[in-house]
Amino acid sequence: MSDTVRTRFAPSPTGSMHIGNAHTALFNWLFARQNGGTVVLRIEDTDELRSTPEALDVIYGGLKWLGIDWDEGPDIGGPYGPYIQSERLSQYQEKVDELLAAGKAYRCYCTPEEVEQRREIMRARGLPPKYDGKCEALDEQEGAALAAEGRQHCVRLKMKRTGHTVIEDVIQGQVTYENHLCGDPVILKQSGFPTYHLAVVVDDCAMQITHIIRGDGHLPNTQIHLQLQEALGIPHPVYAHLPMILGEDRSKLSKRHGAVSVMDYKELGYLPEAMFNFLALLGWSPGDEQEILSHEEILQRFSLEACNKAASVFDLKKAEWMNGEYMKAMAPEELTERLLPWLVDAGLFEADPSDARLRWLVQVVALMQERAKLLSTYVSWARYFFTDDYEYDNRARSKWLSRPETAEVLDRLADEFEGLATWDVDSIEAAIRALAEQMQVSAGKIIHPCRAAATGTTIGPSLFHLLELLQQSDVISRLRRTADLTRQGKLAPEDSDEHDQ
RNA sequence: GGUCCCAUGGUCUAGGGGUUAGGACUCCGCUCUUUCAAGGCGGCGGCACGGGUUCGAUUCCCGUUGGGACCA
Repeated sequence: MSDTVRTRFAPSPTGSMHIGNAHTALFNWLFARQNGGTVVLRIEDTDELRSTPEALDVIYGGLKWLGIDWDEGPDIGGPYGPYIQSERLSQYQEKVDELLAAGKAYRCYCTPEEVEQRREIMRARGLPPKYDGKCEALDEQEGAALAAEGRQHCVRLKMKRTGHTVIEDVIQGQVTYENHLCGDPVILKQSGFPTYHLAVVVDDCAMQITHIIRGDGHLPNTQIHLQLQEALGIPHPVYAHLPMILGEDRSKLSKRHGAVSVMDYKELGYLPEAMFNFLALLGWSPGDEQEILSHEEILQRFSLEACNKAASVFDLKKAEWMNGEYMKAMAPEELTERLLPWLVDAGLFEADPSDARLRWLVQVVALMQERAKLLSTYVSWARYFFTDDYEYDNRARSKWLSRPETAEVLDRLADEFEGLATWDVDSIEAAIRALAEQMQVSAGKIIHPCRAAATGTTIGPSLFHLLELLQQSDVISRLRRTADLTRQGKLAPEDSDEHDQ
């Protein structure tokens, strides 16, 4: 045995990669990578439905998207495989036989209903509702008799009746449980499948895991795990129980809180590196005021000891802000690359653009870069760059496009634009200012209607820069088209829930 | 119900026996600008409560309350 750090991430194949699981995976990864250790991916499918290839892909995909890799796992193998629990059944059985032979576990013939019934009674009497140990006293004949009746059995671990079990947790500190309060837990179910307790302990040992980093929901289970390890005569790993991630109402994060899976965030338009950063800061802090940290910085500064004990709420607004920070900081070319699939999916851009088109797109992306918070916002905000088929929003309508005098402005501006020999920021600006002078109005009186007409909205990047990226002829026809609609009174504000005035 | 864990603004957090309790997100103002969803500036808002210990507790101890987890 070496003293190399080995951590594991052990999700169930539920078909989605919960954000809380991703958080746990991230911390396991950080700790292992920081210590030059090994990350093991193990699938815990003894409780749930057996793992399907699709469910495994969801797990792999989620981790990879976030930038978390692993050294051993079902897909790549490793010296301690198999890495799927349902393929390790014989190992659990072996350990159970060992415990049975040593008298450290016993067969229990009680049906779940009987156990529940007796538990009810204990609860009614105000006693801790633990298993009452009824079958512990059974000798071989009695057991055989019950089996002959056709009764199934499970196997229970014989817990200590006195004293206490102390967990030395890196994050939680010392946690003490009184032994007499804990009933004998089932370790092997009637079906012959191990329970979580048996499977983790056996596998963590077999896979030589040195540090168990998991959600603090498992803290109470740890007393069982420690005693199981003792019964099996195997060493205790180091434990570090991480605080949980909660929804906005401080309850366990679940579907009703909206997006809860890693891939939901991908689809919402999050950048994986922003998500990585955000998740790292939930339950951990570098200790100073820096919040935007690269993978390398996080890796350098992370420590389990600095982790919080208190659960944290997943604050979507802050995650959005952080994503925006990453988008701003990114090279426009890089951001364009990330954005391309979104635009292609939305039917706004061709999948195999020429270099020239790509260069153009980079300019469009750069114009919007400082205000977009998510990749997806480009699809709606930048639509008018890609198509003439955009909506006029209510603010644009009520402020400018529903006013008859706007039609004249638009037409005259279109005339000005038609006379331009060159189409760039300077010539566009000059034309607009010249028209303002002719009409003896402020430049804003031209600029605003123009924006409303050419983009359908009152907000966006610098108008001159934005127009430059559109075709001259296209802008002109947009202005004329809008002028006509305005004249026809077709651009009155539409009824909507949000009435802007 | 029992056990365990937790508790700094609405949220994420720094701090820690003596501080004007620091930062970030959100929100709200103001400002700049051709617009804001961007920039700049500013503001509101916090140590859950009650007892100790102490010259002094937000910080340490106990209890209460609240939340969470496990038993299920």
